Amino acid sequence: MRVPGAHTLSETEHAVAERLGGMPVDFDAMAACSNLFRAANAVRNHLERSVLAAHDLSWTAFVVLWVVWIWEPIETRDIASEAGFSKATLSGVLDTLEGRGLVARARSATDGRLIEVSLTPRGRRLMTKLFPAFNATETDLVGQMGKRRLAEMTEGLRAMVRATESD
Amino acid sequence: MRVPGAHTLSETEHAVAERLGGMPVDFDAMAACSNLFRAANAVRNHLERSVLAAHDLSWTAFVVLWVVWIWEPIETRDIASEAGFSKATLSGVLDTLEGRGLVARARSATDGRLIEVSLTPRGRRLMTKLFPAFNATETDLVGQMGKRRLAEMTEGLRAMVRATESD
DNA sequence: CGAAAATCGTTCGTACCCGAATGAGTATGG
DNA sequence: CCATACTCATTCGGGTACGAACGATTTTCG
Repeated sequence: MRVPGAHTLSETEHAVAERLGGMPVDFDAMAACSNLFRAANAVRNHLERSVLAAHDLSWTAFVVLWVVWIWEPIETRDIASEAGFSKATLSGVLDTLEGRGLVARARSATDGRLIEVSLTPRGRRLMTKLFPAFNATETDLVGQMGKRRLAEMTEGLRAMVRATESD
Repeated sequence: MRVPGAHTLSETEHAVAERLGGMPVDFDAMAACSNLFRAANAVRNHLERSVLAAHDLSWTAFVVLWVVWIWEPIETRDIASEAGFSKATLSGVLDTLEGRGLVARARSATDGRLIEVSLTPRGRRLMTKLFPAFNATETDLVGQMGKRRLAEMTEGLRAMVRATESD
C-alpha cells in the first residue's frame, strides 16, 4: 500500500523556501495561481466526464457549440475570440462539428472573406437538452460554498483577467 | 473600425435566457465557471509570454521543472499526479527536457520499474533564476485585489476541486 | 482607377494531451 | 519455485492547441 503524493500546503511552502535559501516568496499569490489551474483542470475534466462524454463531445467542441448557439449567426473570428482560442484551432473543431451535422458554414454575402457559422436544427436540439444538464453540474460544483464566497471568487477571477490585459 | 465581441455580462445572460425560453438558469454558477476558465487561460498565456517565452519553455515544461525542482529525486508517476496530467503526457515532456539537458532520468536501484527524475545543475540554475521572476508576476496578477478577496478566492477554488472529487 | 496594405479563414509544422495497449519488472499465493 | 496478478513507464493513435505562412478578398490612398 502506497500513500500517494500527499504533500500538504505547508510542506510545499517549506520545500520552496529551502530551494530559495531565504529569498522572499509570495506564498499567497503562488497558492492562488496554483489553485486556479488545479480547479480549472478538475472542473473541466469533471464536466467532460459527467456531462459531455455521453454525447461524445470534447470540451472545445462544446464551447464552440455554446458560443454559436448564443450568438448565431456569428463570424468565425468572433467565435475564436469569444471562446478564447485561436482561429487555427477553431478551423479543425468546425470541421468536426460540421461533419457531424451540428453546425453549418456560410460565406458572408457582403464580405467574401468572412464565414458565418450557425447551428443546424440538430445542433440546436442538442444544446437545448445539453445546456440544462451542464448548468446543473455547474451548480453542484459551486454549491458547497456560500453565496458571498462565490461572489468574491468570481470577482477575484475577473480582477485577474483584467490584470493580464492591463500590462 | 470594428468593435470586437464586446458582449457584456447581462447581454450574454439575456441571450441565454432567450434560448431556454424561460427555463431557470443558475447565472451565478455559470459566471463563476466561465470566469474560472477565462482567468486560467489568460493567466497561463500571460505567464508564458512575459516569463517563460524568454527561456523557450512551454507551460507544461515549466510545471514539470517546478515539481522536480521542489521534490527531486521524484518518481515519474508522482510528477504526473503532482503536476496534474497523465503519465503519457509526461513521457514526451521529459524527453524534451532531457534532450535540453535540464533533467535526468535514473532507474531506481530498489525497483526496476521506477524511474527517478532529478534536475541537472543547469536545470537547477535555470529554476533559481526563473522562479523569482515567475512568482513576481504572480504577485502582479493578484495585486489588484485585497488580501481578503484573495483568500476568499483561493478557498473557493479549493472548494471546487473538492466538489469534483466527492461525487 | 489601381497598386499596396490589411484582414480573413485555412493549412502546415510542432508540441501537447489522454486513454488504451504494450512490454518489462515485481509481488503474491499455492 | 513458478504461474498469476500487479504495477510501472513508454508507445501509439487521435484529437487539441498555436504561431507562421498562404491564398483569397477587401480596403486604403495616391
